[in-house]
Amino acid sequence: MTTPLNAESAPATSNRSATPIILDSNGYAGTGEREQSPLLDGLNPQQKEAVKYRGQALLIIAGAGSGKTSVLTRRVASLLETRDAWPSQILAITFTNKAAAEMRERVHAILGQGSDGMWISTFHSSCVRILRREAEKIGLSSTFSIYDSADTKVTLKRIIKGLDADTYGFTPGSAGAKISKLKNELADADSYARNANMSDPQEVMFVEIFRQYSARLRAASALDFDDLIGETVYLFRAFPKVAALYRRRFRHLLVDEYQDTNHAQYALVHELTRPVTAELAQEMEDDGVHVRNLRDATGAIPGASLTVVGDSDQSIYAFRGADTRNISGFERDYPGAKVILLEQNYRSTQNILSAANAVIGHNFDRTDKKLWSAGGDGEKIVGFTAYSGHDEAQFVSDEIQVLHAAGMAYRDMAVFYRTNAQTRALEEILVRSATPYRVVGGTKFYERAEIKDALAYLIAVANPVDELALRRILNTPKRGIGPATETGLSSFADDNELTFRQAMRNSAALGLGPKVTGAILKLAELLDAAALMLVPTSVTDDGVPVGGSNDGAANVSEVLEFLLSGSGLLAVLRNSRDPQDEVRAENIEELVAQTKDFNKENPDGGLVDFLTQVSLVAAADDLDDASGTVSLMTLHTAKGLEYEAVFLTGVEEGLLPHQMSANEPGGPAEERRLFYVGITRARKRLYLSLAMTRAQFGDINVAMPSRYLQEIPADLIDWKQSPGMANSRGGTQPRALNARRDGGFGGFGNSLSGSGSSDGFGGRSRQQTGLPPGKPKTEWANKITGTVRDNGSLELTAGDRIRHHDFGEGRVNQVTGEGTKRIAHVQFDTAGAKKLLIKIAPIEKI
DNA sequence: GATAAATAGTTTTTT
DNA sequence: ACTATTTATC
Repeated sequence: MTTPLNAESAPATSNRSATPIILDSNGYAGTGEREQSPLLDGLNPQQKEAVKYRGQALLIIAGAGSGKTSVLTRRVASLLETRDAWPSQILAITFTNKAAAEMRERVHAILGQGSDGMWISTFHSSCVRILRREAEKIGLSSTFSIYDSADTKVTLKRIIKGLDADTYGFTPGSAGAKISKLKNELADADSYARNANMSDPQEVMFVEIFRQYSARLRAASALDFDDLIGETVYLFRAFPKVAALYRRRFRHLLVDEYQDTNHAQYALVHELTRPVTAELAQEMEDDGVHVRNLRDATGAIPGASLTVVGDSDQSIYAFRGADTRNISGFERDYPGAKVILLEQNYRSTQNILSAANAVIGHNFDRTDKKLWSAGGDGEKIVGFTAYSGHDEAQFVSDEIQVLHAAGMAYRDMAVFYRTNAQTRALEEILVRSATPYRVVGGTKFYERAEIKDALAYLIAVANPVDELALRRILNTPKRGIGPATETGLSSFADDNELTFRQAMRNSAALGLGPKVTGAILKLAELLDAAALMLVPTSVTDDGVPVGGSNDGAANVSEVLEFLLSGSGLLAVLRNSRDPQDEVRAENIEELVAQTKDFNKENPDGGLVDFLTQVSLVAAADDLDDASGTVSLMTLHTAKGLEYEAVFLTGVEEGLLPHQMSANEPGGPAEERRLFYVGITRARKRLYLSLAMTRAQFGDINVAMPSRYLQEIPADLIDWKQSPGMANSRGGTQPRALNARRDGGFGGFGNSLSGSGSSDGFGGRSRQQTGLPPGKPKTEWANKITGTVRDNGSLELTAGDRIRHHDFGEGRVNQVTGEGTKRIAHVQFDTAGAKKLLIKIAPIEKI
């Protein structure tokens, strides 16, 4: 979000009168001019059609790498160029703010001036923008707070505690997930209660939690992420006249990543593209809203034209309520819709695409789509089976160095993984090898406690009724206000129908000690003083700020600095002896710097705009293309991005597909799509790696190769270290069916526990690192014996002597662990003390 | 009310 | 393994 929310006039008052949207009977308004437009240069016939088509509804099925962003951008530019739309009549919805910024930039680059007034933003940003304008209509303050999942969790925790609902098995997480799911279906506590089985005490309890949660948010004038969509839909349904203003304004709606829309988003799109009835249009005209040239023969305003772009094979957000039926049912929802299929891929080599096609082909119930490339086969996919997560990280790090030495920039490489927890091992190794990297997403800046503290001060100023923010800062920094005082204030507020903030001002009535009372009053005064700084000096008689900006009012950074010095938050961290507080102080200073940047970029932006921007940043938003670092991210974050070289790590059962997806209906299929998304991010080089063992919850688990690896034709993968024939339980099932069997590929053990590394389980042999990619396979084949390494039920006890393939002879001091995780603590005669996983270590009893 | 020690829960993905 | 939260003690 780079444009301030309040930077433009409301649609109702827009004075654009000429409204060049009208189509001829074919949906084309004179194609001659468009045919020659440079906008179509370099596009294939399908892409051209997607840019040129004019009609009510257009579905673009865009396979991965099929130039979808370019088509969407050019389509927007084309709408403007052919005068089918004014900029202000276009609403383009993207998945991330970064994608929105990119699109805005590209449209601007094509057209120069004239793209102002377009709304290009995410679902959530657009909804916030609408809701801030119309807040009073649905009983909200226009400065409403936006609760993130952590805020939701804290709120639910208090509710569950108050209800003793944990005895029914409710946790903030479980209740929150259920509430979110319901809100995505546009349900509320009441509508849920009507259909719930109220003879089930657990259901009764859940309804009560849901009710209280909704009530608390309302009292705090706060909305959670799901509310942003749901409340906008509610606004449009409950206030047809409000809806009509937006339907009148947005004549062209474009939605990217349509396969990942949930029901609430689907409903929102539907509300925005409905026609305005003749009666309502007449009413608008009578009210002085300019609608005449939009009205058709019956006097109604036809629904806006809708373009959606998506690919059901890349739907990976079902857990968040995404429903691919939105895309598969598009032609039913919008009769007469045009469907365009983009199958030519401009991103990846044919080898990568063939692998992707093979994998996704295993999903049934999909319309077959085959990506193809004119760019040649390219290099083979590289496979690698590591001994441990660390070993895998070492492989990734080594290969990154090889690629870099061969001339590839760090910024063109990315490492993907299924879970954020996998970053730890990768980071450790990358730091050690001095590889510049950056973790995209993960623990985000704005989620750090000290940043949330500082932001809570700002929120408390912007939205004084937000109890959550106030309670967060009540004793931060420490001012001697403990939990007893906090709950005392809270119930004092409830009993006297005051807001928490009012209770603070009246805290003298609580009969607390003079010290505590003084501290509370001082904080309340500080917040009041900060609020005064924001009151604009130049206002009209009826209190409306002149010029739509806070002329004369303090800007965000001034308010923040005032609050920081007034509260002592920064000073306390600076003077602390805890070394971590130094980092925290730096983070807060970084936040101050960000507010200054914000002031510069958004001269008209106010405190609320800043807080909104902060609330809605997505993981991929902080990706800096010019950073010159390797990017690390989850497969989910990777969607929509592309890199020269991609390392897809942790391709193991239990991780990809993830354990937790096994019970979910459609889980394995969604995990397969996730794998597919990861594969199709790669332009030239793709590395698939897995680890035989992986540390989790502090102990080591044996992992099997992912079932999805078997779905890739064997001749597409060049296994540098094959999963081979090693068995995990001494059986005869191959670990991966597509493993190369020629050339003597074999088990893990012998080849993997070469040099002994700091993890104590033996490290990977180094012989394959540092070699240029694409060396003949025989290099490895010769070094790996065909023996299968599996010690099965080898029994060892303290005192046994063993012989290790690399470390020589040693004595077992101790055996710990159970089953496949049994670990021998061995004192080697020459190699020192090692811990070995008995099952797979290259050892024998002597 | 603040510190230290013990314990529980965490890791699926995110706007 | 790590962190966050709760509990014991001063």
